[in-house]
Amino acid sequence: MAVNSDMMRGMAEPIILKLLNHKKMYGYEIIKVVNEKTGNAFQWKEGTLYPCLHRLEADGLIQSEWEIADNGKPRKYYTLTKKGQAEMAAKVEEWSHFAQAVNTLLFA
Amino acid sequence: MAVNSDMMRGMAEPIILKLLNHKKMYGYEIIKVVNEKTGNAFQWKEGTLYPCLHRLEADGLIQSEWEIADNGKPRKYYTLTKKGQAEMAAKVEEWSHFAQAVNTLLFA
DNA sequence: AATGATACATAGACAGACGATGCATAATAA
DNA sequence: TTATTATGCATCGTCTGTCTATGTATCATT
Repeated sequence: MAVNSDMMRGMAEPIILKLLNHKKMYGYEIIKVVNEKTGNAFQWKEGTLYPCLHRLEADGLIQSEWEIADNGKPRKYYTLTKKGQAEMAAKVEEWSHFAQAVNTLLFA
Repeated sequence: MAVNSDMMRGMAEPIILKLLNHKKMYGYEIIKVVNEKTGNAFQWKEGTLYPCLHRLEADGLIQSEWEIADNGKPRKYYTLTKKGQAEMAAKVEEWSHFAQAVNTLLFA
């Protein structure tokens, strides 16, 4: 049921931004949520997520702050910036166009 | 209106196989058809297509034969093999799962 | 004479996802 | 007791498909 990794290309970014637009999250949590919500069609690992998070923060689309969880473990929570919100909207729009184009070619 | 190239990753293959499943086509024709059908959301160039065609042929998913067109220009026509048909079906199925997963994350 | 369309091809650069690995702690299982 | 799993961060090197640029060649158009 796992999906080809090539198709993942360029999708981690909009997905992360969309999730963070809903609420602040920490990295490990994002991995779990993505994998769970897709019924493990996506199987993100750390090597997929963390470089992307750091890239997004470097670009000013998200920002982070450390918090200590109830279990005593430090977590790095990410929130969306204004710039990130705009980028998120643009990326979601782009996905719509892309998916429509692919569907036209594959099913029309 | 042009779509991010990153999202293209891994999609040239299923699209080409799907088109060739309908009828035999030559490279330059595929480029024109894809760009036109997507309203130029996709803007394939030679550097996108030919390496992919060669890869597919090397993998035994398509096969080629030269023909001389009415305008005198030689064209390399590609047709789908049995193996290619199976791969096409699998890839289209994979796209469906992938798109559904993304939609769940972006719109749910 | 110059440009664009047709039609093939490749070489090098780029960049994102992945696998593997690392550290550290706590809880659970054998 | 010991081993494994889960949590939570991180990075390094590999892989590979796409893009830009370039090349050849012919023909029609400007």
